[in-house]
Amino acid sequence: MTSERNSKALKVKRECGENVPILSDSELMSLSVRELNLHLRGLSREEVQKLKQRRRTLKNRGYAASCRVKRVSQREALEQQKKELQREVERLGAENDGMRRELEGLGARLAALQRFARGLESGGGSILATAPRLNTASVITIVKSPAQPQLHREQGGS
Amino acid sequence: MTSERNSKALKVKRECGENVPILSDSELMSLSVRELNLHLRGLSREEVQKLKQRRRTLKNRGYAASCRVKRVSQREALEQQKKELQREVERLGAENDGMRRELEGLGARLAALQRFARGLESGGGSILATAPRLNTASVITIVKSPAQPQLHREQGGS
DNA sequence: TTGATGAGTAAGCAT
DNA sequence: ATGCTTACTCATCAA
Repeated sequence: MTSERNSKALKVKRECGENVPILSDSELMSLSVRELNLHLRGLSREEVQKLKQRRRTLKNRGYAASCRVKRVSQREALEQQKKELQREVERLGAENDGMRRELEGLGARLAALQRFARGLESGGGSILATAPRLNTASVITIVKSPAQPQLHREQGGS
Repeated sequence: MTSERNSKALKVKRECGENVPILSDSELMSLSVRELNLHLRGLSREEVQKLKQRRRTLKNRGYAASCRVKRVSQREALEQQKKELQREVERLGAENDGMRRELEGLGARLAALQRFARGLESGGGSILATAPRLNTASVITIVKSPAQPQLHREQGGS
């Protein structure tokens, strides 16, 4: 039926019974129009039309192929980008967890400082009388904490 | 050429010159084999083969269509997932920046405490004599800082 | 005219 | 036999 002039990239080759095409598929496909015309000398109108149509078909075959290749590479590019984003999410998540832990640690340290501050406040004792209860490497410091108005005390004039 | 039995979804309809197909395309396509056989009674081998081939072709048409639909929806799914991951990256990045700023703030507070601690250490003065130099809402606290061995001082027994 | 793409067809693979 | 996928062809649109 449709297989009179097929060459489906499988069962190739022309019948070649009457007319010798002179031009192979790849030749016909890659020739410029000018070059093609040189090969068209002394051919009937019909022959010329047939040859031009074959040329168009061959080119279409190539267009279809590159269309498929493009489709595949676009899909692969998308998948690649997705993988990279997943890695990025993972990296940021880990960094996030690390910082969250750091914040917890610092928060605990500051909380301890504030407990001590409240102790000082109520007891009013010397710092050396209270500090020794902490076991090691204690740092006694002072911090500006404008976010804690409940701790206001007239201990600093300013 | 190829257009003897085409129906390319554009120029539809059968020639219907000699044989009435009895079965429409959609009928032929959706019938089960058993049901199909009932309609095949009293047809020549050739007629049967032609009918079966038409059935196969119609089904192939449907398969090709669903293949394309699937391809498109998979691409859209990928793009959707990519967008979600991009949003996630943005969210995590913002959260990250926020925490980084929090860490800087807490770090500054602790650094101030440590400067004060060093002042206490060298001056040895009462805390009330030193603290007033900070302007507002000051919190006097103590913190265990095992990571700062250079501040060791025998102020805490234990 | 050239290139790209949607849809239909047949071939081939897998179930 | 059925369903899916690929390669090819054609129609059609855009540049």
